[in-house]
Parts: sequence; C-alpha cells; structure tokens
Amino acid sequence: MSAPHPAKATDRATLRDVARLAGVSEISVSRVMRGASNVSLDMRERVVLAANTLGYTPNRVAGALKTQQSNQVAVVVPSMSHAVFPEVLDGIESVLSAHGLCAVLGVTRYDPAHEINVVRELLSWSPMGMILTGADADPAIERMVAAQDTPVVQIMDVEGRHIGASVGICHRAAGRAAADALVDRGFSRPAYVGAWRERPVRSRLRREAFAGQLAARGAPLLATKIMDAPSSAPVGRAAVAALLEADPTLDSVFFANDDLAVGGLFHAMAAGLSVPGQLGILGFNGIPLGEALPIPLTSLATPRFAMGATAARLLVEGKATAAHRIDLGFSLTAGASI
Amino acid sequence: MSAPHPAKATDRATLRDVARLAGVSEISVSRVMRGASNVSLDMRERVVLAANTLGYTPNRVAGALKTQQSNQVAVVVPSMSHAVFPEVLDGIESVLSAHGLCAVLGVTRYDPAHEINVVRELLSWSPMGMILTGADADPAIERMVAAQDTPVVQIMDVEGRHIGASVGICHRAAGRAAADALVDRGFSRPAYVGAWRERPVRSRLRREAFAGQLAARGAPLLATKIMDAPSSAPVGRAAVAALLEADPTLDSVFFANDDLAVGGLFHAMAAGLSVPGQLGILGFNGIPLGEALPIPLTSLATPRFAMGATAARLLVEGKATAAHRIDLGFSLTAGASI
DNA sequence: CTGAAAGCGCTAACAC
DNA sequence: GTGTTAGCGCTTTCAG
Repeated sequence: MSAPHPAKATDRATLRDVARLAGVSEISVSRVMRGASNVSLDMRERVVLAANTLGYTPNRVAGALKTQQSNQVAVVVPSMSHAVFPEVLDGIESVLSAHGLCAVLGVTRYDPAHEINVVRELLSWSPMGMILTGADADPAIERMVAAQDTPVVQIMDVEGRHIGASVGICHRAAGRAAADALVDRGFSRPAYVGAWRERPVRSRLRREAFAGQLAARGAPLLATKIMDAPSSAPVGRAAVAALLEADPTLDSVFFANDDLAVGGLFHAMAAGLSVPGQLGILGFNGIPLGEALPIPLTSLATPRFAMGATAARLLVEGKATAAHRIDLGFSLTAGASI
Repeated sequence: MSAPHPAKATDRATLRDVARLAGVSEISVSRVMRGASNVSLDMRERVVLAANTLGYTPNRVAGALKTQQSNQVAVVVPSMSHAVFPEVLDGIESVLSAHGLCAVLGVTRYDPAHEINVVRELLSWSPMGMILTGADADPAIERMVAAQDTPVVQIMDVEGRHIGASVGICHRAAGRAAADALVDRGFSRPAYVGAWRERPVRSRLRREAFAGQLAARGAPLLATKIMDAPSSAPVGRAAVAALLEADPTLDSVFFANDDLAVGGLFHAMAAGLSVPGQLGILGFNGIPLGEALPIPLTSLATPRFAMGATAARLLVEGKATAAHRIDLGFSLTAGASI
C-alpha cells in the first residue's frame, strides 16, 4: 500500500481505511460494524471482508465521544486483599460481561481522601454508571456524580445516606442476630474481635448492634479487641489468644469476618479448647472455607456475589435510583462452632 | 446563565463553558487543566475559579481521542473467585494508581473463545497497555494486539510463547521442587490433587514435572485426582478422602493450590491422621491462611502481589517487550505439614 | 504568554 | 439502502 500521506506502518486501521478498501462510504462501514439493520447483504459482505483484511477494530473512544455514552462501568472498592470484594466483583463482572459492558476498577484502600481522587479519575471517562462501596459517600463525590448525572449504585449497606440505588444488608440487624444466636445457645460471656482499626464503618455498626443486643439480653459484651492490621487468619488467631489471656472466663467470640474467625478457631484447636464447649466461635460472611474446617464454622452468611450482580443489574436496567434500596439479607450457616 | 442554545440542565460542563465564564480561550483552559508551564499566574487563577464554579471535570474520552493515548490498562484474568488473581490485581493496582493509571478488567472464566472477545472489547478502548494471564495466547489475540501496537505483559508463566514481556515463575521447576521436597523428607508414596479439570495450563505443567521428578527420584506418583469443580477447601477435602479410600497406603499429597491443600489437611485432622506422620501435605501458593492453621501448611509460596506490581511497572516504564522475561521465583514456606 | 484553526475517529441527522 | 455533512470535546500545530 503506497499511501500518499506518511502513516506509521503500525497505525491502527480506521473506518476510513475500511471504507476506502471496500469502496463504500464511512457511514456504511459504521452501520455494518454496529450491526444496523438497514444494510444490504452485499454491502455487509464487502465491508466485513475489508475489515478483516485490515484487522480493523472499532475505536470506542471516538464512538463514545460522539454518542456521549460509554460501555464502561466504574467500580470502586476499598480493597482487593480481603476475600469479600473479589467475590462482589465477580458478581458485577458476570452481569456486565453478559451485556457487553466492562468494569473499570478503582481501589480506595479505605482512604476517604484517596477515594475522592479515584472517583474523579474514573468519572473523567464518563462511565455509563458507577458502583460505590458503602453508604455515606463524601459530599465531594456526591457533587461530582451529580454534575455528570452518572447513575450510582452503592453496595454493602442498606443503611446510611445514599446517592442512588443501594444493594446490601442491614449490618445492625446482623449484629443483633449474632447476639441472639450466641445467647440462644446459652453463651453468657461473649467477646468481639475486629481488625484494620475498624476502618470499614459497617463493621462498627455490627459491633454496636451486637453489644446493644447482648446488653438487652442480659449477657453484656465482656471484651473487645480491635486489631490494627487488616483481617487475616493469623491476626484473628493472635486476637483470640490475647483476649483469653486477659480473661480466660470468656465463653464465646463474634468476629468481624470469617478470616478472623478461622484464626480464632485454629487458636482454640491448638490450645486444646473444645469448640463450642469451651469457646463458641461465630464468624461473618460465610466463606466456603468455613464448611471444610474440622469443626465447621458457624457464620452469618452474606450474599456477596449476589450483591455485585444485583448492583450491576440495576445499572443495566436503568434502575439506579434512590427508589431502589434492596436488602438481600443474611443467614446463619449450618456450622458447629457455636 | 442565559445560554442562547438549549442545553440540558444536567449537561456536563466543557472546556468551552469554562473558557466563556473566565473570558479566555479554550486552549488556555486546556493548558491550565493539564498544568502546562507557559501560563501566567493571573490566567491560572481565573481559569481555576471558573472551573470550580462550574464543577468542571476534564473529559478524558475527548482527550484520548485527540492525543491517541489513554491512561487505562487492560487487565485480563481467568477468574476472580480464586484467591490468586485478586492479589495479583492488588499488585497491579498499587503501581497503576501511583502513576495516575487505571485498570479495566476482563474475566475470561478460563474460556479461550471468550478470552478473544474480552480482549477485543478491551482493545477497542485503546488502552495504553495490556496485562494478560498466562502464556501461549490465541493467535487471534496476538494479531489484534499487534494491529494496535499495544504493549503487552503476560503474567504467571515464564515458559511458553509470549507476545511481549513476561513476569512469573517456572512452573516446571515448581513441580520438580515439590517432588524433591517430599522425597527429601522420606515420603515414598505420593499422590497429586488438582481441580477445575486442570483448566489453567500451568497447573498441568507443575503436575507433569512433579511426576517426572518423582519417577527420577525412585518414588513414582501413585495416584492423581483431578476434580471437576473449581478449587476450594471443600473440594480438596473431598479429593483426599476419595484418594485415601482408594489407596490408604498413600503417605503424601501435593496439591495444585493451597485452597485444596487446606481442605486436605482438614480431612486428615478430622480423620485422625497425624500430619505429617501419616500424611504429608504440600500446597502451592503460600496463602496467609496457611501459617495460622493448627499444623502450619507447608507450601511453595508464589510472589502474587509482586507479579502484578512488576507487570504494571514494566508497562509504566515502557519495558513491555519480549526482551524482558522476569522469573520471580518461588520458595518453600516454613510449615509443618511435610 | 495567548489565541485561531484544524482534526482525532466516529455517528446522528438529514438528504437522496 | 446509501451517502453527505457536521460536530462530539479536546489538544496539536502554528501565528501572533
């Protein structure tokens, strides 16, 4: 090809190139590429042939600029290290990919200031929607989202101030349910273990509701240990060891999540404590690992995949409005640790 | 503002709007927004004021169309359910965000046909680079990437055919190391457990090298169990139970990953088998959970975060070329299960 | 230091 | 069914 203008050999083919090769107009190529209906079979064939010859891929950047719509969905999560968010993302992805959409990822590291930058960055690509983790977003975020009129779904909590739709569970109810589960089974000297300095606000909501309900049931919370490090089994194990050393009379522990709870259970096993006889262990999230443990972990199972999938579905269906506040609920798993 | 043209109230502010309000030209606003040097202080102040008043956010879609460069990096992984890829993504994200880049996610579900579509989709946004999981990409993928001249880094394996740079480990070497570790400790009747029908090719490489080295060391592989389901502790537990039922004389098991290995360890504990006395358990990946187990899991630890971070760094530094093939290696963890 | 003109690649809107 | 025209919002020339 002896092009008159000096193009790099590696330049990406454009509509124009395909049109020239096929001997048709650009708009016809555009129509074929987008699968428009009003195109003759002959035209379609010629264009497809030319496009394949050139290895043409539509340029979505240009398309998005023109149509003012993108197939990208911005997804903002606090962390990827924790098992919860990958599963939520999995749910989001499963729905998005089925609709030809893709996820652009932002990770906030539980840092509200950083979250603002992440959101700004993501919004600069004019996504067709945005999924945020947690309620009570910073006012700056609310403003930016409003300025661009971007549909928003917030996940995890159904409580708190929401910008658009919300999909999650009621963490206060979960805290109360945890208290009831322990008291109902005869535990009377409960403790609580959290981590990561309780950065995720919803874990605080659960703890407070847990403590409140325990008091109401006459079995007040005896000890609380919030670790500095992010949640993990080793951290949970260390927390329980510390709690029991300080007060060996504790008879049960509710954990901020299963990662911690598994560690607590391991401590009990290693220390020769019978579970749940000498120590009851109650987790949160219901991760698959729990059921494979020698003593199956009892936990409040949360619908992580479904939260992501539902949030994505709301966006796809244009239902990302404050009218939609979906509580997906939780359930006690059939474990044997309390 | 009595604009002469009928604009939606919710329309996003543009450079033009800011320019009008500030009483300057569009290009000046552009220069200020991008932090160009040749702008007077006065100009900068006026523009910033106007931009803030309007809540202006630059439109990256338009910018990318003009400059032909994006700040997005396409990341293609096979799954999010498995613990490995979130950690890799975490590493990628940490580097990208430090450079003002963001990740666009594609999930292939270990489906080569779907992977082609995912890559095409992601490439249509002209990302500044692409991170692919695994070697030996489909020729169609290789073609598309070449047609757009997109820098590529492939992660996980250093073996196999690579498009651009690669960052990973040698899975054959890992398989051999696993065999050596078992034989060196006196195990002579080893088995292997895999999952997900061995869809990730690299797990097959490990298994084959494992079997080969075992044979060379005079302790041939006695049994292999590849489960249909994706890896998880329950699946690993079931696999070991099945293996031992078929042949109780097995004295050790090497697993495709720690998720499975943990399940195997739990089976041994629940069945009253001493570990490593009656059954040696060797995992792969070295997940944090392992060290918190009552019997700390011995595993071949892989640098998952570092793989992601290194891959992203290669892209950022413009080193995503075939010249770079980085083996980050693995190491045996200090466990007590073999 | 500031601005005017042109155009990135695509697609609505309107001809024919 | 097909083509022409115009312009999305920005930034790279090139003039002043």
